[in-house]
Amino acid sequence: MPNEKPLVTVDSVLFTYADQEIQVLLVKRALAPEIDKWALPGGIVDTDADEDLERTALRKLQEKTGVAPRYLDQLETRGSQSRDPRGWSITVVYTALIAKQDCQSHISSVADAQWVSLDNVSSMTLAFDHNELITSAAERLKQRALYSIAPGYALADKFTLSELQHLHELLIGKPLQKRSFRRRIDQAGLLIDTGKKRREHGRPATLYKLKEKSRNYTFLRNLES
Amino acid sequence: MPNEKPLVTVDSVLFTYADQEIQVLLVKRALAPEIDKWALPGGIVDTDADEDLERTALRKLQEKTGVAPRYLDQLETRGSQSRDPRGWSITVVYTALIAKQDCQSHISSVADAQWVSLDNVSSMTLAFDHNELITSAAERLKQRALYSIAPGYALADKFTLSELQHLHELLIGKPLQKRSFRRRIDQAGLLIDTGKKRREHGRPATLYKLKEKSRNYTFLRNLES
DNA sequence: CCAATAGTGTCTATCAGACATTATCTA
DNA sequence: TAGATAATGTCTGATAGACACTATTGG
Repeated sequence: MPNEKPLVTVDSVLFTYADQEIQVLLVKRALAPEIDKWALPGGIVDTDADEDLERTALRKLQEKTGVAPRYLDQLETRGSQSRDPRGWSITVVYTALIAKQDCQSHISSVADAQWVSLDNVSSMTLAFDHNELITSAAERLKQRALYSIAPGYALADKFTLSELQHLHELLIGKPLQKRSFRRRIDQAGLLIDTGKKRREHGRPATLYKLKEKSRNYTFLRNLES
Repeated sequence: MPNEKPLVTVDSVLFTYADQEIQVLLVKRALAPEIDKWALPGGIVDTDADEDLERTALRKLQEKTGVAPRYLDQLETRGSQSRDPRGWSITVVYTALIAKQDCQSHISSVADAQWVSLDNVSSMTLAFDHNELITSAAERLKQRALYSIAPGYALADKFTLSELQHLHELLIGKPLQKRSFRRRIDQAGLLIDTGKKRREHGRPATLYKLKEKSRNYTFLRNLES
């Protein structure tokens, strides 16, 4: 006679970059267990509606943000007897990136979702093991910052190199050499010059777009961490 | 009313290195569906016996090999409506490494398990999506060969640098510079000189052991692929 | 001695780090 | 012009690639 099947959920750690901070989207749980606690956007796999796990992740993110994230990447899967009071449970965790303005109107219209600075998340008590999941996702994203420009998907469609560098600096936790940062991106040909400039203070900055190859490109050499 | 829960299995891609080849452990399925087809060692999560997913992987590997692998690392999770004829199913896939002699006596005593050369696996029709899972695991292991010495866990406890280099060459698919390969391992201090030598032909080769730090150490620079 | 394999010396090429310098905008 | 930010010039240092060389065994 077969065992009870474990409960399967999909959770996403959705990051963005705004106000010089890395932020994570949290939602307030409406149901028991852990009701009213803040948690990652996610939920139970719907075997009728969802074709595959990525669809579950996208569906749950769309419910909260109104749109699909620009970047979605499977992080890890945790499963154990103890992580959920209901019993044996599994969560498949995705890391997602989006530009804040691409979904802000939708999020600010609901009270049960908010962006929280990554620095402040550690002082909150989230549902289940979600604190750990965010730490794990942030570590993976930091690694990506050392050898790719995937973090750029957390920026607006058009962005400046200074913005991208600052985001990487936040992730890595130390300042980077402007020359090194730009050289490697130039040489790999990862960005498209949109021809437009952003004027704020000082010399106007060129606005770039990510090439599709930027999603998976990895440099042979890491920046120093 | 809740949906039907998906079926959750754990499968492991267990690699070893022997006869100048990379080999994968396959087992013959004893039950429907896909009965009598070769498949990855794995099975359904036992929510009574298994504490967590890694335990499931270890339990299933132990059934087939008699021992725990020296290296076990979660690869990815696949889940969809279509990958198993029984309906919505999920598999959590692990990559594992072991020295062939650490488990050969147990494997050769059973008829339903065999080592197959990685080169030949692509010409076999395995159960479910297991061909794809092996390809995915081999790709990840190749990446590891470019920036770590984790593949060394597929060798015996004591091994020579030439053996380790040849294994990396097989994974990467091209010859490596002996000097480059040794330099980076020396500088990172990843190996212990056991003081013993292997005498076969020519000059005796120093036998090394992996330091524990080798498991997770990553070089800042990749070898060229 | 030769064949075979292990292990080293050393030069070059590449690319990240450091940091000074120049460029282009607004007030 | 001064202040601010963007972008470049250029030197140094670390490390992988290339490849010749030396070392140590058995026969």
